[in-house]
Amino acid sequence: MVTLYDVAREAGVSTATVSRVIHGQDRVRDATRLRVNEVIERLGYVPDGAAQSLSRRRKEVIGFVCVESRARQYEVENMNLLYYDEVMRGVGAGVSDSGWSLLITYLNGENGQNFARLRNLSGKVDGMLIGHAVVPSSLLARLTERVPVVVIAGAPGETTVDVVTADNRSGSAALVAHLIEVHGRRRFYHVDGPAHLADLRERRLGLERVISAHPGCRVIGSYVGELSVQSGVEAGESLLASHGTSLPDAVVAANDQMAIGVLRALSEAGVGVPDDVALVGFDDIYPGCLSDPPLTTVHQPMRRLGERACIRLMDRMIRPGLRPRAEVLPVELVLRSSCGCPPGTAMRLPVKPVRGSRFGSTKSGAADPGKPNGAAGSACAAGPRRGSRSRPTETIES
Amino acid sequence: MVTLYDVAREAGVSTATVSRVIHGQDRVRDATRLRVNEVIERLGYVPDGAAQSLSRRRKEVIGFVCVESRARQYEVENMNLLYYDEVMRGVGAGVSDSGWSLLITYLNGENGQNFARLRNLSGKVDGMLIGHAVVPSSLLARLTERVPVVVIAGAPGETTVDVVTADNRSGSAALVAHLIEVHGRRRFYHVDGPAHLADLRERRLGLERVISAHPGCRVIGSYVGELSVQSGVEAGESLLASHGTSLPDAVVAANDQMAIGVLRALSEAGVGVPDDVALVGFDDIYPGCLSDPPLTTVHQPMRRLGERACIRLMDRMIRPGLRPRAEVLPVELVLRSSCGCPPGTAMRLPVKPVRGSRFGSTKSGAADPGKPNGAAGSACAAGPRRGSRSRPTETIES
DNA sequence: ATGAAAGCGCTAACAT
DNA sequence: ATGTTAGCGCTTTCAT
Repeated sequence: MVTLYDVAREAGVSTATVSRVIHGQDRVRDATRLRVNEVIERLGYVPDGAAQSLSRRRKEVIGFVCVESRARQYEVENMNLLYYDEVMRGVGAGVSDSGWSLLITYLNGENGQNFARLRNLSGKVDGMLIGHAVVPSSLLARLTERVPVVVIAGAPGETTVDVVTADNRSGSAALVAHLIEVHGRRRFYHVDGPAHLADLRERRLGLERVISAHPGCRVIGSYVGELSVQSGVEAGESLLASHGTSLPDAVVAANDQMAIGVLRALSEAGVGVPDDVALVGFDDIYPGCLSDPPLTTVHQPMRRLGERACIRLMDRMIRPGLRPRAEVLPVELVLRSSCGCPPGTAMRLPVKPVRGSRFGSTKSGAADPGKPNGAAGSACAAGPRRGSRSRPTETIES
Repeated sequence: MVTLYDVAREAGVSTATVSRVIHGQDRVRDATRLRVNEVIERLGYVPDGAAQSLSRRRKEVIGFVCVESRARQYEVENMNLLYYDEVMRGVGAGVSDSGWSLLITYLNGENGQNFARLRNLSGKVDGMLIGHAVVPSSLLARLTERVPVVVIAGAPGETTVDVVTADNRSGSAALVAHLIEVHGRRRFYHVDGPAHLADLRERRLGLERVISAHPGCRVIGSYVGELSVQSGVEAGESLLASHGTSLPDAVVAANDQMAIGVLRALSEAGVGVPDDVALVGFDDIYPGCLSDPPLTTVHQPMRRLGERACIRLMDRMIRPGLRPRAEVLPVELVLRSSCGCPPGTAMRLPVKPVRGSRFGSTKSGAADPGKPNGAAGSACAAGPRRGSRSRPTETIES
């Protein structure tokens, strides 16, 4: 292996000088610089990362922890795992802009060795990015003692750790407001997921707030599923069983998989979507744009989530003193036709944050929670009304 | 930061002893071990990765190089980028089994700094995994001088570097044999891609071999596209223009995107698939299973590709003497209905390697290239004939 | 503008 | 069974 010493000797200078040349520092005579560079090139010298890290007391590596999935590729159920890949791309972009590296660790769900692995990881990185719920918060706390940690897609209320997440609450609110204000829906059925999940809690809150702000609107029933297509089917069946005689006019599902399941159950029973019942999901998984009717849903900026998380982590590494903040990124309303918009509709509308959906964030656009997204609400039916400034929309599917 | 010295001092032993305890080595009295472990726990000591790497002269990190994609998520055109994520999962699994880590680098296509970045990366890892065509082979060669490199999905003929790739040739052969033997197709139209891509070369070869082994079958025309849906549409239009009066009875596309494009063009023109013209793709991207008719294609074992590449790399790092080999992994024929199989067909059949498709691999099943996949060929129509041992098939889409 | 030298935290001979 | 110590390859003061 060619070392700095080899280069120094060969070029007839000291290691300090070689180091200076490598890092493009000043105080090196041009002639010297040239000579050193020539030797570096000739010898094919590449600095040893470990030695650099040790000497600088900084590894310039950040760790990214994901959940391992042995699931079959493209299983609808696991579509949202794909989001991790997207988040990772964002992180990758953020990281490499600064010349740092990204160290990946896949954790397998149940494993008791996970903490040992994370602990160990903490000795190899300067900071870590962890997906929400990937690591129990008890372990999180212990990790935080060692290295800065930023949680991605966690609960915005978290106080002990930095969080970068999407505005689930406003997304959900926008969806419901759209159903009410544009499509005149009043009687809602809520297909919810496990109670403890932070993002679902936000979505639930968004739904409830908008409903209660609209007199005459109400939730006539709900079902707690497990986020799978199958459990969506069951939700649909349960809905038909208990409300078959007086159907709701809209179903709001906690995620796209369940919405797809509901759609199946309703179609099976001959209930028309959106004519009899409007239906919306959440997440914007790929199959949603291919269902019949295509699914109206909310899209989270996964890539930006990764980028921001990365920037936040860097920031924290520079200033460890900062107290933990949550950063809530805006989502997009994805209008297709399951909500009642005309067939062929395909637009994305930025969702403005409703009050209370952002924590610690500065310029929150704080709209009235009752009418969370006037622009988005109106855009579909017949173009923007009242000259509202809905931004130009774009088509999604290619 | 808590160091080994802190632990040693606190426990009243030498650093060597602490190191022994950490690595679970023998020759430590139980009492000592206990005491040291207690101190480690109490102080929250975690070994510094950089120092370990430097001292051991081994980083226990392998680098994975992918292409950066700024493309919109879920753009059909970029669906195969998703495969990288899948390969990466495989690599992740392989790597963590051995306690090593995975360092990711995203490269952006055109960038001239890429070599500098890779070179630099080589100072941080013990070996690298690179996707085929991600790095020009001139650079590859220079990289190989520094660290062991394994190329994923490259050309099996490569001589200077290890390659782990999928059996494109046999996959293509199986596809064509299926069209001929099961569906009686004779007149083929070939929608090819750029000539220089190694995997496409293999696919072309598979096609040609099977055709020429079947008297009466021939390629009546071809089109060289660029692997995009759009270029598939153009291929379809070109096909209609030049062969509109006497259509081929099968179209073989170099990838799924182009097959989807062809499907669009043909549908547009009122040509029925598969009744008028059978159509097959390659890659098994997700939208293929949702097209109408669903697309018959070939699936590559991306995850295993990653796992094997990883194992191969480890192997090479242990024994640098080995001369480069190619490892060709078997693919699966994915039968849906665009080939002429009945609507609702959804099965995957292992593809046995045809002669010449494997290089340096040991037990190649070397079937007659003329009838590359008897079992697969017959399975669709009415189940296996002649008691052939086609393995049990499974349904794909959930 | 350049050099000398003291670490960075750990491992692994080698010694006891 | 345990301790001593010489590196690993680089960065970075502090001299010159």
